[in-house]
Amino acid sequence: MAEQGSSIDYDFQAHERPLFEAWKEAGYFQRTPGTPEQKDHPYTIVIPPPNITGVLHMGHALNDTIQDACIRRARMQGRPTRWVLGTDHAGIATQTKVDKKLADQGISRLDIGREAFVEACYEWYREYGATIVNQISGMGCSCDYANEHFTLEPAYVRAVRQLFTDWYHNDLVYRGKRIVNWCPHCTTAIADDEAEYVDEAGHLWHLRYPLTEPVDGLEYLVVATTRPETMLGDTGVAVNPKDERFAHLVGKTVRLPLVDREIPIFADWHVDTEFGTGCVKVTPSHDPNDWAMGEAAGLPRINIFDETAHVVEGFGRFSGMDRDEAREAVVVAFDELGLLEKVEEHAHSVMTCYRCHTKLEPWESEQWFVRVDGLKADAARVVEDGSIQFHPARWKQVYLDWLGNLKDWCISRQLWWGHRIPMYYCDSCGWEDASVEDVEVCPACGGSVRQDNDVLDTWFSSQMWPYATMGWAEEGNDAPEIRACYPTQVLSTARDIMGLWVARMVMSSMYCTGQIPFEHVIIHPTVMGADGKPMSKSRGNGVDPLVLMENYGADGMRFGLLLQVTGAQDLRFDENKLVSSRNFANKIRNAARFVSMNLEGYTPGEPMAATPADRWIFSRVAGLVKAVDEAFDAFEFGEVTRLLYGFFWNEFCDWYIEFSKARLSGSPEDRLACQRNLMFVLDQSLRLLHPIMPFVTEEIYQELPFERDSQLLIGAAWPKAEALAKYADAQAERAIQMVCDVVSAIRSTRSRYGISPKEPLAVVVKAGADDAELLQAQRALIEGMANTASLSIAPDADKPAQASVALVPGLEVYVQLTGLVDFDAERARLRKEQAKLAKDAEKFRKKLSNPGFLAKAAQEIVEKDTAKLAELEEALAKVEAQLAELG
RNA sequence: GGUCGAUUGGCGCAGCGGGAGCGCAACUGCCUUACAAGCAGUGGGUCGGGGGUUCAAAUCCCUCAUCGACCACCA
Repeated sequence: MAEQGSSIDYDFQAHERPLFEAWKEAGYFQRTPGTPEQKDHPYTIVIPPPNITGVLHMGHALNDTIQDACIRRARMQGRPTRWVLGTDHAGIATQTKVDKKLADQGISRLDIGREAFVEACYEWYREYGATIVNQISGMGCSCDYANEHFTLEPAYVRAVRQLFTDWYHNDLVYRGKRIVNWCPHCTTAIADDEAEYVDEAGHLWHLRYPLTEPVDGLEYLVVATTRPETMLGDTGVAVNPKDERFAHLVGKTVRLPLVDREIPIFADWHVDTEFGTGCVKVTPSHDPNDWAMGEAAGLPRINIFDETAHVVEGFGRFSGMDRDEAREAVVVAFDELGLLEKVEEHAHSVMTCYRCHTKLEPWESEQWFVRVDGLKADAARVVEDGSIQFHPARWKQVYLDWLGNLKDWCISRQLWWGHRIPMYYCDSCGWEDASVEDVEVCPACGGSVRQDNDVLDTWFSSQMWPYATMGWAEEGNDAPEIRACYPTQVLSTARDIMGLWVARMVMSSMYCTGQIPFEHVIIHPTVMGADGKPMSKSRGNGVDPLVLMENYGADGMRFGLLLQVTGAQDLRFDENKLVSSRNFANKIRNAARFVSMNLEGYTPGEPMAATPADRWIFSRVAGLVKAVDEAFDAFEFGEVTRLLYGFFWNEFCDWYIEFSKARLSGSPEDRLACQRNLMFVLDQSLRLLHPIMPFVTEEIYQELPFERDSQLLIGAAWPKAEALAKYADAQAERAIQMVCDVVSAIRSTRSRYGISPKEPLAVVVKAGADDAELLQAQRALIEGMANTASLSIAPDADKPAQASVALVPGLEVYVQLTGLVDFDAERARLRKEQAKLAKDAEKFRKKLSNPGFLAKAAQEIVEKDTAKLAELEEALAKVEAQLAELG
């Protein structure tokens, strides 16, 4: 290989970029044709479209690695694959960014008007929309870059209008006056599940509300509130119907201070008798609970705030104040009137805008809603019956619970950037309708019409992502790609948008296509900082994937991330794993270099199981492929990476390559067999590793003379477990296991006595007849790996004088150490071993003398444990004999 | 308040009914020409506490504790 693999300043990008271009040129990113046998099993993934405001973060890095691993394996399995790429216009997020950008130039969106602002947003999209896509390509993701989508592209807009119009005509969307979460900064409604709760150390103010007529000498009621300013809009006071303290007051009225309004005292079950004073001031226009109580009690609604949360006209000196000023003024006024009973500290949580973190105001306004009752049954059914499967499976319940609690969805946003609601109104005759096409004149009276000013919640368009990117807008369910490749196979995402996005995709897909949108939902762990807390700028525990790729290569980052994927909900980011992974990539590079340096005289051909070592490694490969397939099919990515790492490093490199060194300078026939076998195992390994480490594996594939079924590894066939099953060989595994054990025992002895590996040692191995025969055949391996001066293996071997003894299962290894043995150290070591063996043997003896165990345990377990005990007792006897000999 | 997770060697995590594993860190010795981003070797845990089921529990059940996520409520 050309590169010096050990270079500390390895330039990953320089190696990765050309490979990416080669894949792209070769057309692997578009839907691949698939092999004949797999042609009917297309494999499609739609990428969760990143926001155009974003740069690649750790969540994307992990998520996109998972998807690429899936799609690359499927591609290698010969399935027609496509990974649909695109970005999301991200309504409120982008509008906020563009607002800020304009503000920095001293421009207000209100000055330039809607059209110019939307144009500024598109400009933003053109400028920033590409950056994250570039970053995804830098990770090596094999998305369909030639068919990139955008949630505001013309066809997508049409799809969204189609769905809104259908739902409107089927009474699944409606307009209503409701209390919604309003962001006074963004001046828009926010969906319930977009709100973020933040804990706040607030106060509980106890206010006296004078009774209109004193009752039994009682002059006033005390209400407790965290939001005294809203008292301006109070239209009632509620008590619990079972609360005897106030039962006699129900039906009476209080005279609301400051605004001098007479309001009723009524009973409602919402009221908690334990909390505060048991009396609740009711402000239907500014609290969702109060709204519900007001509805039930028929209370009037008084809206005291404008859209920026300033007190509206009609409230005297309070008018024009913002909510914080109003709060202070109201409290002062109560105090001055002697109506402020007390103020308590009170921790509570407040809803904030997930974009700008301004406190949200429950505010009454006219909005559009989706009637979810008609949609959620199908969405629940397809998960209940297993048509859609979650991984890990426990997320199924989370999904179903979310659906179960679902309330009507507020979809209108008072923004400019987004899908404008396709509702048209005629002010002259009152006609109104939803329409896919623009409407210019009123079909009823011929007058002019206007379109609704609001845009749709971003999730309204995101929910259509799987099919709106496949031609649904143009041809509906007859679109060729939908007919051939829908539903998709895998959706991989983070748990926090399970309801927001995943459930809604299912609902809308069931409605629009009559099909599920995907078969498998992978909920990957959330990437937390090294401190276990969510990554954030303020906490300073964030990590930038772009920097990680520079330091560890895309392969190192990908492998290192997948190593950390388990069934847990979080993943505490451990950069050490990336170090290991980068080192692993280097190990692969070096192993390949070793093979390539020893290819002189190599001719291609089938692998040749010439020796037990060959049969052993083939048997291990067969087992590996099976295990990797199982882990992949279960989406257990941590397991996949661990299997590959362990096999390649600890079996292939540590043993097989070492075994092969002597053989490569042996007979020409065996040298050739060894070369072919090295190439075979390396080839299989590269294929298995490619979905996770696409770059190193492809690079090596290009540099070595593999017998290729595809010019590029990206298109090579995935190893087939069934075809490899013929290599399973228990006897070879046993033989090589013994070789490894004996070699390790000798090395251990060396190390213990500080004997250099260069010093040849005389070794005697005592083994049972069968094992002795197996080992005898492999003596060359032991001699080569352990540097023996002499090696004798026999069932009746005698222990040489002055030798150290090492026990390995079934064998005794004597290393002759004339003049070197420290008998005290040897005794100490043997005593320690004796104690351990005695303890273990005792455990098994106890187990095997338990009648219950013998009667009830599976026969094979009893047999296994019996053999184990015999082995332990034998070893113990040997150790004790050694000790006796040492005196 | 409800639901779901987590608790295993110094750190990060696997294992999830039959003798406690991995990576990193630590310690010892090696520049053995594939690899010092490496090689060889060593030490280190009664699997959060308590109870139960079972012949057998890190693994299943109950309970407590601590940490965390989500949902609901917070006048």
